[in-house]
Amino acid sequence: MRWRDLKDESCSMARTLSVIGDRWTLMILRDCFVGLRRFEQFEASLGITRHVLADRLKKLVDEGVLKKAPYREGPVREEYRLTERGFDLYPVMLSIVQWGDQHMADERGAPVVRRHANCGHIVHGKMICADCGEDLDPRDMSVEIGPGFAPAKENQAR
Amino acid sequence: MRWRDLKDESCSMARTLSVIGDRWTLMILRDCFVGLRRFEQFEASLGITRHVLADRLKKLVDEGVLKKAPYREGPVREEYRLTERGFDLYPVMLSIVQWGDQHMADERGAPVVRRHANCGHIVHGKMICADCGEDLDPRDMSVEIGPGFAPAKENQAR
DNA sequence: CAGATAAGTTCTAAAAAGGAACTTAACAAC
DNA sequence: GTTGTTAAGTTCCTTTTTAGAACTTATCTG
Repeated sequence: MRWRDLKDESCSMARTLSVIGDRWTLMILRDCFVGLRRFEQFEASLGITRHVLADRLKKLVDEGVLKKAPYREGPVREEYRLTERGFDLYPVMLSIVQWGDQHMADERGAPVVRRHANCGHIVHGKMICADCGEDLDPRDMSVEIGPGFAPAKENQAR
Repeated sequence: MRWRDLKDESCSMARTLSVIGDRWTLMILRDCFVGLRRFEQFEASLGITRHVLADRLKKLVDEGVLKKAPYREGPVREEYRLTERGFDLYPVMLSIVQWGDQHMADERGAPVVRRHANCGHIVHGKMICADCGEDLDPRDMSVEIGPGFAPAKENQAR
């Protein structure tokens, strides 16, 4: 299967990865969440090639994750800002960062931490079931076909 | 910057992505969470080339996310199973899937759902602050240097 | 008018991925 | 005891993507 065909899979994982599952895309989004907005800021921060950066930014704009906004007249300069759809990726970011803090940090601890304005504590996000409030363990889940399931191809055709 | 250098960045996001930030790796892990374990199962499920699959499985084993276990004597057949480190990626999976359910599904809804054994409900995971219990909003976070921060290169050298 | 800036684009070489066939090692069936 | 099958890879060759560096375009600054 080609990568671009993932968008058409009957799987939200595959569909999401068709948007953000790229080597550099999540790194660009990390920078967006830290407040970077301009082409050259991303370039300097990531050491990505300009070519790939331009391509990924375009894709993120096409997918509605970022939006372009001119910040200067004259020689039009655009900046890239997260849309609501982009902000909704925060749990993805945070869970990735937390896995890294837990499993990839040295004995000194996390390289970067986030402080929560509400409680003043260093943030430890945790995933709970919105219904019962329990911590989620993959071993407690059973997978079922959902309402939007399409049985491989047939239903576009006829 | 080359992709493989991400492991050395002082950022948990970059470090984690050096393990799972590959086009196919998260798709392989999705299959692991659904219970697939063998080379040919992954191949059939993903339509990935055998070459890339072999490479990604090896990397995941090297990183301690999967472990190989022989399931037959004679012609040794190995299967790949999640380690604890692998199971810890569940929040990452779930948050990615939920973004897809929310933003990439058609009007009929999610293609696949998960039921929670504890409460019997369809699972809607949510990220809360482990300290104050509030929902996490990126706009309530401030980023700070953590204990494991390394100021770009110098501290390996001397 | 000579830079400097910002955001790209173009070009070539190197690396990675796709696709199909080949390998290995044991068992099973004829 | 040759033929076939299964599982997990490798090999080989082609097509796509990336890396890296230079070039372009359209202003603003001194």
